[in-house]
Amino acid sequence: MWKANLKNKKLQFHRHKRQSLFPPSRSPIDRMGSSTLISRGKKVFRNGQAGKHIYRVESGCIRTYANLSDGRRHIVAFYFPGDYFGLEMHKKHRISAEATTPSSVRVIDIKALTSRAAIDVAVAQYMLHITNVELQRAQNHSLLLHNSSDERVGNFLFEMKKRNRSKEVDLLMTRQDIADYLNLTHETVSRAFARLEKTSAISLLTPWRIAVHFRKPLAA
Amino acid sequence: MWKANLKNKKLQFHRHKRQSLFPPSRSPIDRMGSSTLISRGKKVFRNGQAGKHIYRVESGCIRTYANLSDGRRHIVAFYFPGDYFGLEMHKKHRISAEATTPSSVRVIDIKALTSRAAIDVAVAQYMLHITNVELQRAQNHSLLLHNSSDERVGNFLFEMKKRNRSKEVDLLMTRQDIADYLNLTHETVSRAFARLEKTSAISLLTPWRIAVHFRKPLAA
DNA sequence: CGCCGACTTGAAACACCTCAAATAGGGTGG
DNA sequence: CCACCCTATTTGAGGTGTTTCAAGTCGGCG
Repeated sequence: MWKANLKNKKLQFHRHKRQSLFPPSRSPIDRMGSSTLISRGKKVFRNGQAGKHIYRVESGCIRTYANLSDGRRHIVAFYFPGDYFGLEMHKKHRISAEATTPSSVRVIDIKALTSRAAIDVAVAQYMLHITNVELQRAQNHSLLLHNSSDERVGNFLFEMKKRNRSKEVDLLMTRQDIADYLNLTHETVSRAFARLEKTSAISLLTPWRIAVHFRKPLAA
Repeated sequence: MWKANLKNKKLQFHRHKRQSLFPPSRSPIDRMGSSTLISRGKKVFRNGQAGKHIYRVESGCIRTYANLSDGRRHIVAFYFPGDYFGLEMHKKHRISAEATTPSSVRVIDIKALTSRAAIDVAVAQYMLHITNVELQRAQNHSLLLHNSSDERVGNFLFEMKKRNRSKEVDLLMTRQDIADYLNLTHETVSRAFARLEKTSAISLLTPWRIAVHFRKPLAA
């Protein structure tokens, strides 16, 4: 049935050329730094290089993650256009950042930022604001991990939907990425998609284009 | 064997009268607000009352938690003397805070704090700092949830040990509290204690006084 | 002294993982 | 443009860790 959809040119799309359509919103530090293009799978920063910059997504999708000693990978967060990331790097957190899809990222020097914050209250308040947003995101992530596999996947998709303001979601990451974010295996994620579709909670237009039908977080 | 210890008056203690011994460290907002006593199980704040204050533990232990619709409880964090909490309340997070043991808490008005931050850079920086600390805490919590039950419990105890700077830890919370924090059942937590003791990773001097023998986080 | 809450331990059930195999599309080189 | 390979996804069968249900112990407190 997916093949059938592909024959319809309007539904066809290229897996790794998708980009989010939503323009980043204004901020007091909107124009600081300079932007770079990152191709799929390439690193924005790595373990060691801590705390010299913060980053802002202009287009695409960035994942931050930690590699565990047993080979597993823990995805800390996904970032989309307008989101700031790299805030937690001040400490030695062994976190790296990569593009899940071709992306554009603005790199902002921390030193320049803090010196501006020292003289401009609006900048200081804005830094506090984006850190608070990140805190909310982290707490939501913990909450997500307390549910069943179906609820984790469903609520993850719901979150994606909210960020898109659209009923349909273009997933910019793989099942494995989602699995590493939700602490599941990619097989379990795939099965959760199947079960959610069976109960009409979602529709898989293609494996990466999902219609999310529910309007409230699942259960919990 | 626990009974034997109880006969030794020096080891005896009362479950709900313990307090952490470590004095809070200095901060630019050390003396703001006024302090209140909270007895065991009593609320510091509730769901609805959002964003008017932040709080600082002076003694005891505070848990913040969310009640899920299916009756489960998710503990977001434990706070000890010197820790600030309630930072995430600006948004509508359905979180409450209770004392796990008799505690003393300093209540600070957010309005007063932000107006001081607007004129005093040190205060603004300090607010950013404590929010960042909270962000680290939240990310560590997510990381914790990606491990096996033994690793979750072991690393939880390790964290308690680090905060105490002492090899022995007085747990100020119940097994159920720990379970709700680690997304396990209290039975699983209890069994994890038993397994960790069997492998000599810890010793249960009493059910609430634990000697933690390892010096690095477990596995992962 | 006896109840109640917290902890522990056992046995069976279940959710998710592991291992395995099949399908399909995207990208590459001829 | 086609053949091929590689990656991503899906689905199945069996194994494992955690949960669930149940019972029993211990200490604190009225």
